[in-house]
Amino acid sequence: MDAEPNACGAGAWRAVFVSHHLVVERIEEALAAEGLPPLSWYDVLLTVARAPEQRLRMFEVAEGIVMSRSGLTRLVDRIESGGLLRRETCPSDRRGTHLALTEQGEELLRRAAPVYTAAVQEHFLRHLADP
Amino acid sequence: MDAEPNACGAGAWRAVFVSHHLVVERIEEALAAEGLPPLSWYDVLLTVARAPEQRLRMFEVAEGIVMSRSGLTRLVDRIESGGLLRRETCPSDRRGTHLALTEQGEELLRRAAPVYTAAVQEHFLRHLADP
DNA sequence: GGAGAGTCGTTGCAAGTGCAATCACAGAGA
DNA sequence: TCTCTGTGATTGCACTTGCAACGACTCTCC
Repeated sequence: MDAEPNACGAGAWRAVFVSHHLVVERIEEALAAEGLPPLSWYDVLLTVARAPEQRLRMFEVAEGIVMSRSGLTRLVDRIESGGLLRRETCPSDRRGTHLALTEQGEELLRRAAPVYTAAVQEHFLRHLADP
Repeated sequence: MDAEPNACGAGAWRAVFVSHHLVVERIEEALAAEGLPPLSWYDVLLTVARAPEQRLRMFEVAEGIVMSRSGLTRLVDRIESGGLLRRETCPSDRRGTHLALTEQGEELLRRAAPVYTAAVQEHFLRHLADP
C-alpha cells in the first residue's frame, strides 16, 4: 500500500510484493486479535468447505493454497490436532486421503469468515477503490 | 495468474495471494537457473543501491523489504559472507550500521537485473496487459 | 550533568517450510 | 497375472524467519 508512484515495469511488481506482505500481516493480526488460528488454517478450511462434496484430496488442497505437499502434511497435522479437520480414507484411491471439516471446523469457519472479510476489505480492497 | 473469475470481494485478494506465490516462485527459478542468489539477496542489494549515498541503515532496509530486523541480521550475514555487501560503522549514530555494496555486489546486481526484470515481465506484467 | 525512556542491531529459541528420499498403491502393457 | 513406471502422502533434514530478551547507545527532561 502507498507504494512509490514508480508504477512502471518492476515498480508495479515491487508494490504488489510489499503490499502482499503488509496485507497478510494485517489479516494475521486481525485473526489473532479475535483468538482465531492463523491464516494458513483458514485457507485450508475454506478450500475444503468450498469443495463440491465438502471433501478434497491432500494434493488438491496443496495446489489450491499454493503450498508443497510436505508442508501441507504438517499443516493438516496441526489443524487436525486442533479438532477442526478430519482425515478420511479415500474410497476410490487407497493411496489418497480425503480432508473433511469437523463440526468445530465449520463453526470456526463461520466465526472467522467475517473477520477475514473485514480485514481484506479494510487493508486491501479499500485501497483499490479510492481514487 | 489465471485465477477464478470470482473477482468480487475476497476473491480478488485470493487471486493476488496465489499470484504472488507463483510469481515469486518463477522469479526464484529464473535467478537460480542463471546461477544467481535468491530473490531476498537481490531485494537487499537493490534497496541499498538505490539509496542516495549508496548507504542505508539496517532498519531502513528492513522496512524497505518488509522483513523483521532479526531476519535481516541473518540475511545480511549471509550476503556479507558472499562478499556482496559490507557493514560499515555509522558515523552519526554509534548504535547503527551502514550497509554498502562491494564491487562484487554491484557487479552481481548488473547481472541479476535483466534476469529479474525479464521474469517480472514474463510472469507478472504480461498478465496485466493482455485483455 | 545524570537518570530514565526509547531505539538499533544481535542472539537464543521455536515454528513453519521445501527438497529429497521413502513406502504404499494405481494403472498400463506384455 | 506379473512387472514396471508413475503418483499420493509422509518423514528426515536443513534452512529461513519472527518473537522476546539483551547490550550498547541516544535523547529528553529534570
